[in-house]
Amino acid sequence: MDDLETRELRYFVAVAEELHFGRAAERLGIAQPPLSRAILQLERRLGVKLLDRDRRGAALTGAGEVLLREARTALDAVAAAARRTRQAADPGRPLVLVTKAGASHELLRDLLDAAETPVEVLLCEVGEQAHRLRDGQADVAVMHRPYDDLAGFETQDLHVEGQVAIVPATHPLAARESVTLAEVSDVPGLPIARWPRLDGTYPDGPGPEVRTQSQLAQLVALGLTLLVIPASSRAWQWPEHVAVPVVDAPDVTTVLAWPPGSPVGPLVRAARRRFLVADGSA
Amino acid sequence: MDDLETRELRYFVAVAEELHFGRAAERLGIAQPPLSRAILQLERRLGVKLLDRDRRGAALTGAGEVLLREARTALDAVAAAARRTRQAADPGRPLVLVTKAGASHELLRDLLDAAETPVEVLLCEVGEQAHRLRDGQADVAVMHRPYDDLAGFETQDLHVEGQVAIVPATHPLAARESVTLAEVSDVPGLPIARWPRLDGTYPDGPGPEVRTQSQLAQLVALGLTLLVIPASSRAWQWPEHVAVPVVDAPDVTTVLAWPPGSPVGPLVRAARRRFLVADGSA
DNA sequence: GAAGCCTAATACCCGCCGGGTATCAGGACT
DNA sequence: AGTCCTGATACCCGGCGGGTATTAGGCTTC
Repeated sequence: MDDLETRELRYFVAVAEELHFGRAAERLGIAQPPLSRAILQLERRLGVKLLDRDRRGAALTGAGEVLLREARTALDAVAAAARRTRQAADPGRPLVLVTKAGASHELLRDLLDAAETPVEVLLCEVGEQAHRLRDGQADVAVMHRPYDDLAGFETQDLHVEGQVAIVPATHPLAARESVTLAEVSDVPGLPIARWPRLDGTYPDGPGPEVRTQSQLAQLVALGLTLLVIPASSRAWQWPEHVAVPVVDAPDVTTVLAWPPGSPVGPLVRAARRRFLVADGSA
Repeated sequence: MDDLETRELRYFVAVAEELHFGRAAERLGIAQPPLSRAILQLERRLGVKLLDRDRRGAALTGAGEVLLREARTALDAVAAAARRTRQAADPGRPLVLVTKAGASHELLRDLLDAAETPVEVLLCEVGEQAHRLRDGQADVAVMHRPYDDLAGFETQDLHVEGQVAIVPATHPLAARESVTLAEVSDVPGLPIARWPRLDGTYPDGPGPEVRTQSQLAQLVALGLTLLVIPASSRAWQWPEHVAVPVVDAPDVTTVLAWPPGSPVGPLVRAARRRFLVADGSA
């Protein structure tokens, strides 16, 4: 069985994302007819119909959705192969650590201080870290269990903490010593914000849709949404808000995560020395 | 930066494995000059020297070793994309479960009985399961923590058990109620067998080298090696041998493992019903 | 040390295939 | 019916991947 070529996968991903051959071709920098031909050839080769062509464009079949997911990870793996190979030839290069905006500055500062190796910090949006690791743009990430997808990575726990709810100071809940998840999950007028899923769509619900930490910060400042976050995320605490511990929320573990083979040995050893021995010191 | 093509990766992997352009070309079914040209082009494109050419063939550089590892996983991902897409178009297809020869028959039998969906069982050698999962040849595997590499897979624990040492009935240790790891790790004349690493080389040590379960069975039967295995692996117990519990060996967890997105929902639910509620019933 | 070999690299040609433009086909709006 | 959108087809061309023949260099061998 002849293997697929990355070109075919790139073409298919473009069409599957645009759901429109013309736009996909434009994005790829080629003309529409060769793209149509390539996709048809891909379907013939797999023996599977990937797209339902329609007068108004195209729609993914079930098999097409599978291929879209698989092709993305495969293309990430190919891109990672190129990046990591180039980097392997450059031994003096600093480690690239990726983290999301809004993570604990203190912990990151401690980590960087403890590392003897040069570390370059790359900030990205929520949910992007795993992608940066998978395609080789970063060597290691600071992530949070159970929120982030850690599948496929080796990890080193750094810190465990409870979560607090951020509520307006004027709200009845603000006076409480602690609250439960059930109590904050359905507060009238203070719905929890909804984050996009991996495919870009939003789950149903009453809360506002947010894509970025800064959008969320805005909404919290306006008192339009309620937030359950790790206790150390003080970045969100304005004078108008109160943090109330959520007793039954799962603990959040801040972890260092890296793909197998990443040259993070020195950093991980430093992290172990710094955080394993005394993790209540921060 | 233009992406790599899978053809280039396949070519490089062949050369890196053979360390000889002529043999690699033969394996690939092409002539040697185009292969040389392709590798040179790959090196130019990456801007990295991958191989040290020598009068006697070729040797991998550091960057070459990185690319070999990365290319293998990338090619697995591409192959998986093709396989899983084809399978997605065939909804009636049975799940393919891969396990290593020598795993507990009872547990597997229970699992298959509990599953309502058709399941096809594929046996393979130790260390091969992860590969089969990664390149889409199988949907789900029965593996063992901490022995098997579970990175990148979702898992469902099935069973936890201690380990026993298998020793000749005539050996002094056979009379013991229990032993410790330290006691069995350095028994004169009864060294522990050595398994190959992922790259095919063997760690140093006094024990015999083994590649397959059957080779190991042979050695155990001859009384030439000592074995520490999960207590349920009765396949190894002949009359001439005695199983002695190893008190401080880490527990072995038999787990169901599958790559994200694998259509294993029904099987996993069946496994939960069967093993989570009463896991001491086997 | 010249001959012979074994390696990988180079030279050169050819045919295929991926890309281009022009055009067609068909359904949904005018 | 005409128009406009979609994707598919027809056809041509150039580049590149593949082939054979040969070169270049180093080790063995006598």
